[in-house]
Amino acid sequence: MISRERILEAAARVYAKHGFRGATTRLIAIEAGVNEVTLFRTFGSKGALLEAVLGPHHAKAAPPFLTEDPVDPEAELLEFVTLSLERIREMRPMLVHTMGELEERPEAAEFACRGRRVAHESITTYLERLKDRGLAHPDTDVEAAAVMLTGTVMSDGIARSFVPEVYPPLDEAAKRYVQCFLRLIGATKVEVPAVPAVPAVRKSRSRTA
Amino acid sequence: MISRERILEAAARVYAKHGFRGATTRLIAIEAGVNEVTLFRTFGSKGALLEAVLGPHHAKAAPPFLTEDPVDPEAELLEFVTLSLERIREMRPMLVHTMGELEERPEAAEFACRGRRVAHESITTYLERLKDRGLAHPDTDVEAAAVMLTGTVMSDGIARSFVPEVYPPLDEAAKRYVQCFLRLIGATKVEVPAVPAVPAVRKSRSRTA
DNA sequence: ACAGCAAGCAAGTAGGTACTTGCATACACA
DNA sequence: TGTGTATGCAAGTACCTACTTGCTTGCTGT
Repeated sequence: MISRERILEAAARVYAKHGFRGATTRLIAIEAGVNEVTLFRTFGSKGALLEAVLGPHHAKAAPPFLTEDPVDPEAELLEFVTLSLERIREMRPMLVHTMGELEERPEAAEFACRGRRVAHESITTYLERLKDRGLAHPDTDVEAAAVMLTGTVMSDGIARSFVPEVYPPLDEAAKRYVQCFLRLIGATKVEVPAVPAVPAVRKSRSRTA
Repeated sequence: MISRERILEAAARVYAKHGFRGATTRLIAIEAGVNEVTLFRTFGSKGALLEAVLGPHHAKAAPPFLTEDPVDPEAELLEFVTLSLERIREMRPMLVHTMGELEERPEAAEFACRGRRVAHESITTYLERLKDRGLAHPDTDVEAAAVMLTGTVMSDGIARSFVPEVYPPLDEAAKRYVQCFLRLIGATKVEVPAVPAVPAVRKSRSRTA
């Protein structure tokens, strides 16, 4: 049963490259360095194999944790966005194919959509908490704001590889999205321009820290 | 040459549903109510046919016009976002399949990416103008802001059909995204609370008008 | 030393795929 | 009336697809 693992990994690679239809058992077998028959003996059918491939990704699909006890929105959101970007980027090829083939293989919907749902829910409750604690502007449109953040992250993670020139450099992206988002929910600390010199310092700190 | 049109339309439908690999010449011929041979006689090959299908969409792919002479950001952005959402929603099935198959059919990259590039460019220059005219906060991160808007629109247009419950109702979405975006670029007019009664009215107008 | 089991190999089945060929039909225009 | 032109139909080619069968090899634990 050494082959099982190798087949699974190979199948994941091939599926990511070619999608369900394009991931032929022959290709997978070659990629795994294994006889095609072994593949059928181990998993029964191509469908079962690819289910076994997508299954474990359900767990990974869950987005990173967002505390329900927010104290430092900037830091917390930055971590959340950074990790989310990484995970989506990892899953991109599979995600894109699965989305395309969703109509024909609805059983993959769970894999394709769960992460999105969970991310939205956790960021929504997070924003509500921020509002409760006065860390976000009281009439922030939480739902729309949440969609704008997750949408941006999704768009970056998926489309950056196709049109890299429209996105901020990879190492700055998360920070800059978060800065924009903080403004959007009214959480920037720029609003106390008492002394003329001070705000500039505050501002630059809030954009880089 | 009546068939030509029917084949093209049928091919577009079948391709949108099944992608390149799944769009068999047989399916297309049946969908067009035409003999399969006619398809080859008219277009030569399956690849040529699908190129002829994606070609005309290049034009459509160009996002709606955004004035270079901004006067009313809220109205202008609302129109832009509304139209962009509509167009992406129309093109979603084709877009999703094309993105998935980009590695295998790089010739479709133009179709898949052009709209995104153009949208980003026009919204970027638009934002710069806003800043020039003092209609947006002077240290707005134009690039990141642009990505957040186009990313949100892209995400909505594509993923709403898969996970509708995370998005605002279709008829409110554009307006709410724009409101959020106006805050993000510091373009809301809520900042002049001179008389206690007035701001409430202003605020509600700026969120609904 | 032997049983059991994972795996390879060669071959085959039944169906699908893009694409071709040859011939028949029907309408259009001169 | 004839001639081109678009289309349909039946059949065929060469290849790919998922999946099966029967037999062989080699390693493992008892």
